Amino acid sequence: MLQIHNNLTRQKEEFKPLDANNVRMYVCGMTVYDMCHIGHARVLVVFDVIYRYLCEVYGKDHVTYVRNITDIDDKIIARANENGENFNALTGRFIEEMHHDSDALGILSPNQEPRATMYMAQIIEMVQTLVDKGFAYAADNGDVYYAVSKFEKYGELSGKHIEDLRAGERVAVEDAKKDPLDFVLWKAAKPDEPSWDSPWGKGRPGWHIECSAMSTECLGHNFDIHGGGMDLQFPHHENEIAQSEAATGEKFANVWMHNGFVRIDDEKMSKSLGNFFTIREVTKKYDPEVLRYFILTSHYRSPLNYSDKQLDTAKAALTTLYTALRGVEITAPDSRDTEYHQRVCNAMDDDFNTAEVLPVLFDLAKQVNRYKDSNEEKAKYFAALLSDIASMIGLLGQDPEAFLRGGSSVRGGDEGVSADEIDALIEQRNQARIAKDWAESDRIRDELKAQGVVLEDSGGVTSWRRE
RNA sequence: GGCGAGGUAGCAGAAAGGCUAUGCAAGUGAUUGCAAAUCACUCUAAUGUCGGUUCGAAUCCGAUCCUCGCCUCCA
Repeated sequence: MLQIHNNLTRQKEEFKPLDANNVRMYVCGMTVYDMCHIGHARVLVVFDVIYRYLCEVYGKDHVTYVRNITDIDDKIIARANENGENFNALTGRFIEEMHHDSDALGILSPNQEPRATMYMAQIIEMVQTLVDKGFAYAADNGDVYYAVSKFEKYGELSGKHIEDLRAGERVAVEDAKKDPLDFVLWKAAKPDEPSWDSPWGKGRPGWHIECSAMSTECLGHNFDIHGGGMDLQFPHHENEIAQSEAATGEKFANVWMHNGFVRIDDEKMSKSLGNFFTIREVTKKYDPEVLRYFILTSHYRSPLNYSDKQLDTAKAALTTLYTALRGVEITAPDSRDTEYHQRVCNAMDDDFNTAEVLPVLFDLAKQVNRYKDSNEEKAKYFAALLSDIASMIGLLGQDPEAFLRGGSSVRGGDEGVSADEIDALIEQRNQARIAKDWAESDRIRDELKAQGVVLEDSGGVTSWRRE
C-alpha cells in the first residue's frame, strides 16, 4: 500500500488515485534562462523516481507525468536583452541544455512537457474566467490581478493566514493593486517586450497562472499529484490552488509533494544566493550517475548537503556495485516475486524511501560477489536481480566497464593514458609477472596508479578502472 | 514577528516504544608474489539538553538550546 506525505494535510496518507487507469502527476519544472544546477537535478531525480514507482505499481501505460517549462518571464526577458538575443532563441537553447542534463542523469521523459508560450489561449481563457467570476480585476495600468481576499481557502497549503501575511508584508505596495497580497495574472507589456494579444491589451502571463492553465489543460481540473521544490509551496502553489479552484469550482490537486533543498554549508543553494553548482560543472568531475546516487541517499523531503566529499562517497558506493556486476552476463532480468523486490516495494511504499532501497542493492551485490568464482549460474541470477532492482530507481543502467573506466580525467576531457596504452602496459606487466620480475611488475602498476588507473588481478585476469 | 522542518556513530544517512540499517572511513582474518578487488568477522551512539509517561524510549509527552526553510524571484 503506497503511502505519500501530503503537504496539503501535512501527513502521510494512503495514495488513492482518482483513476487507477490513469494516475496523473504534474511537476513544476524549470524556468529556462540558464543552465540547470544541482537543485534542479534533485527535482528531476526525485520525481523521476516517483514516476518510475508509480509506473511499477499502476503500469507504465496508466501514469501520466507532466513537467512544464516556463519559457516566458522577467528573468528570461532580462537575460535575452543582456545577450541581445531573441527570447525564443534563448529559451530554445536552454531547453536543449536541460534535456542534455536530464538525459545524463537518467531521467525518463515526462509524457508531456508543456511550454507556457504554447498555452497562451488557455492562460488567457482562465484569466478571463477569473475576471468573470469576480476573483480577478483589471487594474488601470493594464495588469490583471487576482483578489486574494475573494478566495476563502487562501493559505490552506502553506498554513499561512491572510492576517499574518499582511503583518509580515515587506513588499512595497504597487499602486495598481487593491490589496498588497494580490498577485498578477496578466502583465501589460512594456515597450519592446514580447507580448501576446489579450482582452486587456498586449501583455504576458504571470508565472502562477501558467502552471494552473497548463496542468488543467493537460490533466483535467482535478488530478492526483502536484509536485515541485519546497520553495514553491508559497506563494506559487498556494496561488495555483486559488486560481484553479476559483476558475473550475473543483478541487485542484489531491496530493501536494515538495522536495527538500540542496544546501551548501547548511545554506540553501540558489541562484539568488549565488552559491550554486551547475549539473554540467559537477558532471565534469563525476559520472552523472554519481550525482543521481547521491540524491537518492537521503529522503526526498530532507535537506541534502552537497560537498565533494559526499560525491566521493557516492562514487565509491557505485563503484562497489558496478564492480560486482563487472564480468557477469546479465540475462533476462525479472525480480518480481523475490524478497528483494518486496523489500524495495516496502521501502518505496513508505513515502518513496529511496535510502532504504540502497541496502537491498548491496545485499544483492554481495551475493553476486560470493558466487562469482564458484557458481556462475547463481552469480548471473543475482546480477540479473541486482540490475533489475536498481533500474526501479534508475541506477546501474550503464555498462559496468564503461562506468569503472570513466574516471574524472576522462570526464574532464583529458583522458591521460588511453585504454590501448593501459592494455599494452598490462600485457607488459603480465610478462614480467610470468618471469616473476616483481620489481618491473610493481613499477608498471605504480606508474598507472600515478595516472589514476587502478589494476585489479582477480580470477586470473587483470582488469582496470579509473579513480 | 508568523508558519514549518530538523538535531542519530569519524562522515553521510535510514529505521524506530524492546529485535543487525546501509554506504564511506577504520581494524582483524582469508585470499594475493605484494597489492587491489572480494569474502568472513570486528568496531564506534547511552540517538542535542533537562524532565515526564512506560516493565522498557533514540522512538510518546513537556520544557529548553541549536540549525535550517518559507513569509520576495527561486527546484
